[in-house]
Amino acid sequence: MLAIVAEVFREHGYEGASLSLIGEATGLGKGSLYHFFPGGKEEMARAVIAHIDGWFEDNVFGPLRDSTDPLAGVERMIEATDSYFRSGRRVCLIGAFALDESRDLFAGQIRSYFGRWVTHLADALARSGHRPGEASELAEEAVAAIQGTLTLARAANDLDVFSRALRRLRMRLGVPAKT
Amino acid sequence: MLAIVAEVFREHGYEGASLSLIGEATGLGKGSLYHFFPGGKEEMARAVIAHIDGWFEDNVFGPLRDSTDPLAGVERMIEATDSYFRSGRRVCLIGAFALDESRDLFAGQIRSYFGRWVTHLADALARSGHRPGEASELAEEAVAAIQGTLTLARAANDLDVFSRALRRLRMRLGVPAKT
DNA sequence: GACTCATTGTACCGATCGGTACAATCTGGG
DNA sequence: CCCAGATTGTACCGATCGGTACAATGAGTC
Repeated sequence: MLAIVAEVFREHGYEGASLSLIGEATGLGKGSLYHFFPGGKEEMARAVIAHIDGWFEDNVFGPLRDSTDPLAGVERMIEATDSYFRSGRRVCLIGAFALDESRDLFAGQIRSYFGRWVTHLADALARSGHRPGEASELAEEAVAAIQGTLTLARAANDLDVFSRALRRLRMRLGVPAKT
Repeated sequence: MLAIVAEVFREHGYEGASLSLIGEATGLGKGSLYHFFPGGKEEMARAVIAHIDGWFEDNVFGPLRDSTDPLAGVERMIEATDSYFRSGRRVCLIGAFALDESRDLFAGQIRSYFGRWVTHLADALARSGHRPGEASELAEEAVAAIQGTLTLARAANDLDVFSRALRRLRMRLGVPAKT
């Protein structure tokens, strides 16, 4: 349900995702939509962001934080990223929201999401032996690389762009290449 | 004029940039807007993309292509990028268009813009001594880094994110650090 | 001054926007 | 079976959307 709404926002952006599109995609009328989300479109978007945030908490930030082998956590992050973004076919909704005016509405959630991604990754890299400052920079570079690659992959309509980027990412972060 | 319209699209996205917003920003009524752009909003966006593309052709792709010292061309690209994106305060309109549904309308222009950026940078890097395959990968990585950093900088609302990324970029591409 | 043609403001169009109201319907607990 | 509360479809709201029509005005040109 939230996943379907997320897909509509992902495809059309916050402004472009009209209630009729959302209703059509979910099979729900406005009555139901406003029953579950009395706050309307903004509340839907907020719930969708929270849902995505939860997924990343479980599948990305968690492993980064909890893996005893920090590099194994990084590898799990990369695999989760690859599967979530469908090797570049999918776009990062939160990244897209960060770019346009909807940023102002969701600034807190957006900042928190990217902030935690970078700090958890930096922590893992520091535990894997990088100097703290270097770990921070590497983490920031890695998250930016993923976001930028999503843009590039969409622009070029080329799936290889994304897999190449993940390969470079493993190299830069010191994760053994996948066999 | 085109610059003002560009700013509206940049701030609000393609869907969010209404004709009334554009009219307000430019001081032009619908009469004038449709006089100059009979094709309406789509033609405006197309013209804006072409305008930006021209700016990059002159200030980024050109130096990359024509500088006798390829690394000097790369340095000019980095400086032009920093000034164009106002150190991360501004967002890449073409990158934003690549993410949402407006991508379909402008797919050709978007692909061409990013394609030329990557290939011209790859050429310069190859001329500066990198092996061709490595140069391609580096170029792709660099353009993605810039795009992703714009997202991250917007999300964090932190200017330092962008300057750090440019510093790393100089290092990765072998350009002497700015003094 | 008269003619031309580019430019502009304004009124208007049907469609759709996000949101509200509310009656009808479903559904499980007593 | 009945009732309360959750759920739903539908009609409707004012506002705004992108776009059109057109008359008024502007600025040269001869």
